[in-house]
Amino acid sequence: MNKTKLSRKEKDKLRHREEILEAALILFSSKGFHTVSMQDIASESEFGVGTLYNFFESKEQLFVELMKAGIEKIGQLLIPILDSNQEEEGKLSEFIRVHVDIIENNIEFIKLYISQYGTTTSANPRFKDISTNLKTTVTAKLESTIKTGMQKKIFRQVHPEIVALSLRVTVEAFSLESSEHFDKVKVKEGLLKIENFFLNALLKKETDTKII
Amino acid sequence: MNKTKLSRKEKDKLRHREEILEAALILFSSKGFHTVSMQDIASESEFGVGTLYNFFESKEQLFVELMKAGIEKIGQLLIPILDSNQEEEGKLSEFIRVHVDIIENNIEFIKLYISQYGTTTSANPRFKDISTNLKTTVTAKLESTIKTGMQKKIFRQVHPEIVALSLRVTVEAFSLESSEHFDKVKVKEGLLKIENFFLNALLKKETDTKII
DNA sequence: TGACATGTAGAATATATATTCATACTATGA
DNA sequence: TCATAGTATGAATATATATTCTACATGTCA
Repeated sequence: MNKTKLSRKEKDKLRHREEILEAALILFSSKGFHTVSMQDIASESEFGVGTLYNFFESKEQLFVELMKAGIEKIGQLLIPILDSNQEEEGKLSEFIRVHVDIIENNIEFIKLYISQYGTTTSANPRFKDISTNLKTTVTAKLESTIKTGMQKKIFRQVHPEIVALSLRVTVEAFSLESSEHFDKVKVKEGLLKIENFFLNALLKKETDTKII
Repeated sequence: MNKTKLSRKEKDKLRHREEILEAALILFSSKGFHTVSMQDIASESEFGVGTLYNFFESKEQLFVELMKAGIEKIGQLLIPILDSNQEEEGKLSEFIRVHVDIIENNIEFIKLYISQYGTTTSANPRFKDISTNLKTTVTAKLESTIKTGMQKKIFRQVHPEIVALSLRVTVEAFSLESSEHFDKVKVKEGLLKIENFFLNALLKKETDTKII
């Protein structure tokens, strides 16, 4: 339907929308949903308040868009890895390592995503679904990866649901921590250590992924 | 100075204070700081709004008291374990197991503590200190426990800071999950699985803490 | 009993801020 | 050059709610 068929006006409008979202992301991630006013977002994005309402029907809607976009982006990196065909060890390894890029490219969003979890979910059930969904999906896929690895006798006998939960939240916590003072080298190191710990815990043989 | 030297009035006042805190805890933990009004808390606790201000100088102050009290309570259970003299394996084991009681006795608070982390910290730096403090302390003590265990050759060579982080956030995530639909038996089981996973990952010999 | 202290109440106040809307701007094409 | 459509604007509106303050209730003690 639309192959590069965008008039300048249309492109402008789209860009403006992005600018507003970006400003909102920065503000929300550093000060939280309730502490940021539409006026703040308007100033930061250099539009009038009224203009914001030409793009988003409400403050809440704007926030939801932000969450959706970010989760979508991260999901598109994580899900394919866990759905891929490689062996289980490789999946987990790649799952962990890809977080370097995720963190690097989504610093602001990570702060928002993880830090706003509580507030928003409790304040408004609608948020909960969006937010919870990816976490649940990822945990489930991790769990089934681990199960398969166990069946193939690659992994030891563990409790897959626990290891899956643990792996997800560990990477999550590490990501949040890293997003506060991002340093690519340190993030890589840290993620390798996480990989090292979990794979050693899972694999039958001691696979010493070079302790740095 | 005061050994059971409390007049009825004083006891009443203290009880009223507790009642207000309890009402506030329930509301804050289910709806979040900004979504709960002083009017709500007044209604729930069956006092007038004005009365609340005789106990707490502001809504924020009330919230801080709540956090402080809860963190204090949990810290008093966790810290002594990590500071005790038993061997490292026992410390970690007890650290994990004690969470049955922690969860059981602090369901509402756990929701508040973990879920409100983001909002409150970003909205107000003052909250951050209170909230972050225990987490940091616990992680540090876990880390040093693991280090010691490594030096004593009880534990394998791991990256203590990673395992400490992972253990803390795993137990935390599990606690939050459990606080939503508390079932003592399941919580015990889950925590044993967590213990099992981490100790197997750490201990040189395979200590199979009876897989249930 | 009556006056005082202590605690309670909730209407009134002050303020913040999400949302609306009438107006103004700007590019386009006739 | 002018008319039009699509945008942008921000003052005005509506609403919510934290906080204050004066009046009220209740138990205490002289």
